[in-house]
Amino acid sequence: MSRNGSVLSVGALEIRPDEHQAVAAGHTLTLSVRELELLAALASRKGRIVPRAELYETVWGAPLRADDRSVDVYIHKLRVKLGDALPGWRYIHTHFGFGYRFEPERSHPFHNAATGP
Amino acid sequence: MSRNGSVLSVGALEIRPDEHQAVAAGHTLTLSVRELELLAALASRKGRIVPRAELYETVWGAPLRADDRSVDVYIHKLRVKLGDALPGWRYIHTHFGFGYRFEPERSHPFHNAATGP
DNA sequence: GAAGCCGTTCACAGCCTGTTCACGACCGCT
DNA sequence: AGCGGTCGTGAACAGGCTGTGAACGGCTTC
Repeated sequence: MSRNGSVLSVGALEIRPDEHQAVAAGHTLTLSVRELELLAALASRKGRIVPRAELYETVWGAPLRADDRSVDVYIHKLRVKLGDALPGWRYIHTHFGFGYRFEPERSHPFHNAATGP
Repeated sequence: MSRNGSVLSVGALEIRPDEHQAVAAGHTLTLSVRELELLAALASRKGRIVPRAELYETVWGAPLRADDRSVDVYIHKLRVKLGDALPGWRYIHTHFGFGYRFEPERSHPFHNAATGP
């Protein structure tokens, strides 16, 4: 596993799960436990399409129940906070019927952002 | 069978059916379930002329009905997305009266593309 | 014990998808 | 060129998935 000092770096994001901290463009995000764990789960799978079940089992430590929307709700919370901290970038992409993919991408072509992915 | 880690590589395309993911020139495509399955069915038969019936039975899991145009419709959707992701290349070729063939080919000689097949 | 934060669950709106039509363009043949 | 059959393509539709704001109860902190 990642004994790489436990630092996940994706785009302008730097996540240190062990220190319960996530930094976006030099600014520390205010995340709850679940939010940070979900963010770490996504970031550690950067670029892959991750099924909800895998995310749920990683973060919640139990199999995903049929109609549990927790993942979706926390994805939304992360989107709001990430979009707030890094305007002009989209990090979480929905793959209909499967799950989500974590990868920095410009949200608008005409948007100019100082920091690259 | 392709127990090669379930990765289909055709031209600048890399398709991982198990992960429901297709990457074109490093960029993950946004494909629906049917689109990805059809793409995988085509890619796994690279260079062969594949009858509609075979494609339909592989993707839809049922025999093709006489006037069903689903395959054509999804071929079109794939063409749009592939042409968008890999301009200057044609991947899906029509063989009138038979079916389709999947193979990278320059769409226009004068078109310049950075990535080769 | 009041207020605040968190995680979970609901409810409803809105988007995406797969399917089917419709119509025009195209193909191969006479 | 004329014809009948194939294909390409845009659009309409119903149903299933997702996005999102809010309500609820449990805990922790003043």
